[in-house]
Amino acid sequence: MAVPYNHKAIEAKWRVKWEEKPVNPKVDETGKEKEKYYCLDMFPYPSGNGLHVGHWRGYVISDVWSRYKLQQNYYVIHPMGWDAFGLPAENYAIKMGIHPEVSTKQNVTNIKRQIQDIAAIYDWDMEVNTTDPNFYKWTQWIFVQMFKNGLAYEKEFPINWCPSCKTGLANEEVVDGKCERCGTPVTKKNLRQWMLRITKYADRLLEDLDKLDWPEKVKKMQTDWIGRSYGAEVDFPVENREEKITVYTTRPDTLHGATFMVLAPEHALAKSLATEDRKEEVEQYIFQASMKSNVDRMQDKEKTGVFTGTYAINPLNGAKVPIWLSDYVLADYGTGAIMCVPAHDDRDFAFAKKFDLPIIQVIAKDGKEIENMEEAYTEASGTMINSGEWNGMESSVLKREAPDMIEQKGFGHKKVNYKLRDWVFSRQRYWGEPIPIIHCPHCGNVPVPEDQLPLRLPEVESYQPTGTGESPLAAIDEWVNCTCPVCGAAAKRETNTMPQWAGSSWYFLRYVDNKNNEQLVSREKADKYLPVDMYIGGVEHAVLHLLYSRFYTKFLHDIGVVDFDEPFTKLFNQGMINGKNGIKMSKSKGNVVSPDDLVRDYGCDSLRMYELFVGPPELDAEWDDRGIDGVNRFLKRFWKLAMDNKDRDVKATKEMLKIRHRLIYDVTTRLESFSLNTAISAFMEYNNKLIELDKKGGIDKETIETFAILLSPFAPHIAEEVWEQYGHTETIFRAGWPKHDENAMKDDEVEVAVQINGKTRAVISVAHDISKEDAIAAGKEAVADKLTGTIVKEIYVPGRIINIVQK
RNA sequence: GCCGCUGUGGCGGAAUUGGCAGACGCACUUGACUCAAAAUCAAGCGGGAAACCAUGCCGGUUCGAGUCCGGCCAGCGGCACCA
Repeated sequence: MAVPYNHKAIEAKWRVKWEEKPVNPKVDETGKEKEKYYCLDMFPYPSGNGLHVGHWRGYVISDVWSRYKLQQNYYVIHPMGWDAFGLPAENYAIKMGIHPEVSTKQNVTNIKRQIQDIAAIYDWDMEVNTTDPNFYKWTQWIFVQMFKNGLAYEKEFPINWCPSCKTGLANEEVVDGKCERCGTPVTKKNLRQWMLRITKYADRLLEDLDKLDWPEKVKKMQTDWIGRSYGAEVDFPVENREEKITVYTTRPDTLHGATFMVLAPEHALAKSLATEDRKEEVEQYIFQASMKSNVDRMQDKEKTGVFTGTYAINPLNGAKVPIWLSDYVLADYGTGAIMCVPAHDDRDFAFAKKFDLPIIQVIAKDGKEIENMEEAYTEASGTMINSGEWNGMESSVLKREAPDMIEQKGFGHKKVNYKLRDWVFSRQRYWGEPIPIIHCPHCGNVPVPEDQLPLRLPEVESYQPTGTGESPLAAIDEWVNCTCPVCGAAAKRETNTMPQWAGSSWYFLRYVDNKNNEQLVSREKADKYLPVDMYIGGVEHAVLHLLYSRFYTKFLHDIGVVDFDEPFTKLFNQGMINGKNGIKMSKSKGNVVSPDDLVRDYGCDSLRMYELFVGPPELDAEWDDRGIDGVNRFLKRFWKLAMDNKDRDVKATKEMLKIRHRLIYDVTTRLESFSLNTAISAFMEYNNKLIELDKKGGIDKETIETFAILLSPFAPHIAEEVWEQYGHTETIFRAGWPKHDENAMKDDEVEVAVQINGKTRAVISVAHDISKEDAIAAGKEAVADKLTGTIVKEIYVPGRIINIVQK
């Protein structure tokens, strides 16, 4: 009687052996360096809650892929690190009353243990941690380079502010008007900020999406986020005044239909445009608007506004248009002022209706003027009407040509605008990289000299956020006060820190040269090992981390650090694992499933298999513990089959070869299409078939060995053990990925369904290479008693169906 | 409001891309083994007595539709006054 499957013993044994002798060498047996494949997981932030089975799944997916590449004889770069600066780590530390440095270390230890339970082929020599001074030295170095290149600048303006986290936020960190981290509604706060000029890269960030093998969904989200639009800026003179008001429009074709103009309440001219009699009302409106939060502003569907009493002149036709103020116009997009064409814009239409402003249709709908307009006609198609010299033109053509025509007439010009805003980069928090800038009264902003980096985060007694708009660092006089590196005068350090994204925007470059003290990454290593071939993580960072990383990489490319300008060639988004009824796993809901117990009870191999078997890797899945029994039973049965045949000498039959090669084919094609759940069903299906065959006298060794090799990326321990039991002294991960033999896969006889008028009436077995005529003849014979009408058509799809159409 | 994704047994999900719908697994039922249970093994498992009916709903194309086309409905996700 063979020894039963003992996952504990097998897995313990191979963890030690693999640690002693890693299975992923850089050079092959001829001593030649292997081709690289860089497969990366989005690194975790070490939260105190540890990992749940959902996090685990992402790492399993990437390890299966890595081990598959390893079997294809690549040198696989598969590192892991810690995104340990930032709000989550700091908030946890504050909650627990432990210094973030201490709690971060504890959390890293715990999560590292959990990750090691996955038995992935991570190279821990490459580990990075964003809070390590030897790492953040380079985070700061990049900031200094950006400063020197004019991409980092200071600006004071009303930024998004989270009253709970007590810090400013980037646009990307505000979701539905709420803080991305804690869900508190975001307010505005006027603060001096460090900004990164990501908008300078807007066009490249947009256009280079074409080169990426990324999910269309993510590309779309980035495209929408960048939000490029083409239009024109048009100057409207103000009646009886010197000033002009410039508006931005994407619909210059409708210029004749502009019946009023609206300025954002924050517009520079807003106050001064008010006539004497309207002054009080206007000032009150501006004040009220300034008190409204983002959320209020977004949720107010009813339009509000106030007339300034002043008129502008439509430069095209000289018409007098009233100037209004309304908070539906955004101050920080375009020019903060718009021309309003109520006939052809929903928002302008609503405003015109509310305040009884004139509506002039300038594009004919279905060839005519609409009589009682009940909604705006927003299509750019139709003939221009009521448009003077533009009458009779096609709107879509005019839309394209109008900017040039306006430019020639001299009252405006073509203009491209973006929704993307510059990146608010400073945080009023303790747990982040100090921004390496010194404010000198004589020299202005001076970067910390590069040989003085890293600028270490000082020890501090109180690291709680102050809420005043200053970081806790501002309270440490001996740190703040310094001398200017240029003139030696007394100066002060910048006390804001960087956002969590600073380290994660470039960490993937550092793994391959993580001990380099001279450079961020050596050019030689960068050229050899970068960029990332396959990047695996959740979709939640589609416009955060993934956009920032692309921006950083493009910048580092431009200053010659690396020779590529996109960090992640291929991206895979794994779905989330939810608890029962699709409820997101969270500690507060009490539905978190930890992998720890499952590893203990069923083993790493079983959990790995089950993480994949729950469903397609790109879709969300509901976790149900019970299902793990299924994969565990499969592993037990395969183990028994392998052990029962270990000492037999069975010759491979045609049937065994067929199963062997079909398994190779199925598993390989399913891996290639990332259908990991069905790859596992293939293992189960063919295992069941082999067990049936086994009852008739055993299975040949090579079929079992091939099975083990194919299984090795999924369940590495059992595969390795079977391999050793079958007499191999070298690791299974040197075996090479098997190739299928088309001929061996073929059936002699195939089952073909015989249909009459598309309904199956019989199933017959025919030779796989039977001719169409013979097949149809055989089919007719099988359903002869049902062939009562006139046959009008006969169809034969080889190996599938025969369809006889009768009337 | 706009854009995207998803709808298949009690459940998770398959379906070679237009060719026998429900692979593989969970749960369940029955049987064997056991004093008994667990484990394991064996059989069954969409509905219907059957003809047949079944892939969210209604139409269409086709010899043939879960798959393609048109129109709806529901759920999830993204964006949300970006002029």
